[in-house]
Amino acid sequence: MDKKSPIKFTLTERDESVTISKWVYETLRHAVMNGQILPGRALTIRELAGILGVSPMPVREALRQLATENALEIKDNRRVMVPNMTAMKFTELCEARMALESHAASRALPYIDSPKLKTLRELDRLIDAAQEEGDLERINLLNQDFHRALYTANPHQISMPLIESLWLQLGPFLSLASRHLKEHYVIDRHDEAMKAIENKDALALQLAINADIREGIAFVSTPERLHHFIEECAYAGRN
Amino acid sequence: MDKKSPIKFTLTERDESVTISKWVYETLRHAVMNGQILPGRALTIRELAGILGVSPMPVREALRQLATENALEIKDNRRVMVPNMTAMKFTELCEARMALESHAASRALPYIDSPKLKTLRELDRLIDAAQEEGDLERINLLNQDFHRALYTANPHQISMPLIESLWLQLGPFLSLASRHLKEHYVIDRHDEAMKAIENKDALALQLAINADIREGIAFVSTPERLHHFIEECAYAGRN
DNA sequence: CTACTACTTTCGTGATCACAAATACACTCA
DNA sequence: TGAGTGTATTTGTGATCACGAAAGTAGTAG
Repeated sequence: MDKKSPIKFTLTERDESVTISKWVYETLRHAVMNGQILPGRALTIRELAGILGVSPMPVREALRQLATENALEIKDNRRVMVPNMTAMKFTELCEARMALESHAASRALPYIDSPKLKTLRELDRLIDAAQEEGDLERINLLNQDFHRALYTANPHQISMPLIESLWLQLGPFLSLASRHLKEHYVIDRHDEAMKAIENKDALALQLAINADIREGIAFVSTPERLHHFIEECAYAGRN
Repeated sequence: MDKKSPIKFTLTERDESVTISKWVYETLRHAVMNGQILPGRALTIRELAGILGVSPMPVREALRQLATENALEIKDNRRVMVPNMTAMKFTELCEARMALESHAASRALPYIDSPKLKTLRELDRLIDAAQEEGDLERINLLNQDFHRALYTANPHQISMPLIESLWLQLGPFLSLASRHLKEHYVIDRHDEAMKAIENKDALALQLAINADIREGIAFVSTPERLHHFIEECAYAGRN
């Protein structure tokens, strides 16, 4: 039916107590962050509304919200799409991640008590398990949970939304890149972070977080590879 | 007519070429960032639609967008309001500003060429002029322009939206606080920043930006004053 | 004067519709 | 065969309406 490649993303059961708008927003947000919608793919309100089984209205609001957090791009034609990646943009996003996340980590450190430490340890263990099974998507989700749990330990924290905006912008590209790189495996830098947390060593924690971010993107570390994946990325958006 | 205090904010002429949605969004965004809507004030879609002379629909979208950048808060009652400030939140916002903005400044530094330097100097001069006239609102706007011009000199920059989200969250409180403090005057730290830029000294620039942010909020620097303004703030939201 | 209750009003939500702009498509002519 | 052109379709936009939930109001009982 569609000329364009069909869109597929995770559809969760909608809780009756939550508004349709919110459910649509969170569904689409999850799809973008986990790279289920390819960069360059044009999104239409009515098409998404049809897939989700709702009227165009909540979809419109969700798309606008995602555009304000730079997860989507509204072009001059009023077409909505997942933005394409460039080498410089990729660099800026990674650098911003390191600046923001190491800052958030060090400010969360004083609030890490024993139960929170236990939660982090459990997530670390689950990541190890998922890594042995080679379940890339699960590793990704758990990795997000680990970082989120760390930063949100600070009850007054306000940077999590900013960090998630960066994750949203990196998600589609990282997903596409890792899809073309089967042998890609993640080295676990969380052990260093855990040790720094236990020692209440803010500086060591910042270094560990930065190392973790750097390694998480190491598989595109060489400029040639980065360029290669960006072209793959641009090609994927064409059909 | 209204029991609540009337809402007043800057209404710009709407350009025909721009969509109503966008105009409404930018109007409300400007109002929040410059503290024209007090914290705690409940906003209703229909009321704003009446003031702006549009249907409720574009207002709905704008409010949702502003909520996703944490400029507004949608409570469980589905009521929309400007969030109240707390002492810890204020600290976190300022710390985040320093981390993000000093980072953005140093990454923009290599892109500052001679015409851009000239623009910055001109803005600096205008700020000085506005300071002599004691025009607080104008100082604020020009100060934003100065920082924005610096950070966006980097053509690949992606942190400006994140930084503006922080400005949006600080805007209403800072405006309210400075309104209750007539003798408040800003010490100009931009000279140090300009020198650092001319010398291409990234570290000095970061220090100057941090100092500028710190001084910009110095008038609530003591915990007692901060607490005092937060209570003023909470009171203002009640009527 | 205060606390509870029934009623009225107002609110946000979400679907539908009209309209203009943008796109896709088929057709024509070089 | 390929570029240009007209029409038909699809798109986003924005207004309106119906509905259930929340808030405000008035009246009553203690």
